[in-house]
Amino acid sequence: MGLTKTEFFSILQNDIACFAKAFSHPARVAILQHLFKTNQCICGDLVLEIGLAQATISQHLKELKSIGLIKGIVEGTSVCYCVDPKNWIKMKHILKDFLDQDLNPNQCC
Amino acid sequence: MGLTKTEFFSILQNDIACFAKAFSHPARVAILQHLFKTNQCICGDLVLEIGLAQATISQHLKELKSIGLIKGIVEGTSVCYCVDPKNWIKMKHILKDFLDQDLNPNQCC
DNA sequence: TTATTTAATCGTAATATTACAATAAATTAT
DNA sequence: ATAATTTATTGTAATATTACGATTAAATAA
Repeated sequence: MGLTKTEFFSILQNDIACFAKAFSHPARVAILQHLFKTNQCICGDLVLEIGLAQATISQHLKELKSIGLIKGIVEGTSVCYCVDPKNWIKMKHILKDFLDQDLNPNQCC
Repeated sequence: MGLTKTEFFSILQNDIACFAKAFSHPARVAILQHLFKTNQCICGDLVLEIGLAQATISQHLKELKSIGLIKGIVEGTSVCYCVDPKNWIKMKHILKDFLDQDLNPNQCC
């Protein structure tokens, strides 16, 4: 018990849930917003900007990276992160289709 | 430790995360998709459709309801659920603004 | 070489989530 | 009144998430 039964659902349903999970925490929302605003930044910038511990920010970055929404390259002693445009656009289309589902006017309540 | 530091973030950042969390599980995605397709349904329909236990579906419905994305009224022995159009549209606008952030062409990697 | 800087990883504690059996509650049907 | 139907709730186990201190790793600077 306690683990999601992924096999009960379609690939699309799992993809939608997976992308939504990526920004279901305000720290990851803040990281993505900051990356959009500044185009790129290093982990330390986000630690100062957000105020969580370095280990915590690093952990959130790892999650965003593993889903593919951001990428990073080593530059000297630091790592430069930015949004992965290709995957961001892919996510955008999948989530927009989900959000744009038609609302039937005759509701039960 | 272990609990999200909500106070570190703006209302908008928390709202975005909160809405994303609502459909960050494939069962809740499936419930919402089914509601859009059929306009309305009862808990038992979703149990048959999705295959999770009744208590589990009821729990997911409760979450969606508490966020405001669905509403339900008692009809006899069953409860009829449907999407709350007002809140769905509110969520749609907030999430679309987030998804539509401009991608700067010169990336670091 | 020896600091210094920066980020990742490890270990761990607290909390949250997911799932389900069992039961309760509420309504309808007999 | 009793049974049947349907959903919510309770209790609980398994797993996941969030957060951070401490440490490690890797590159640069002195």
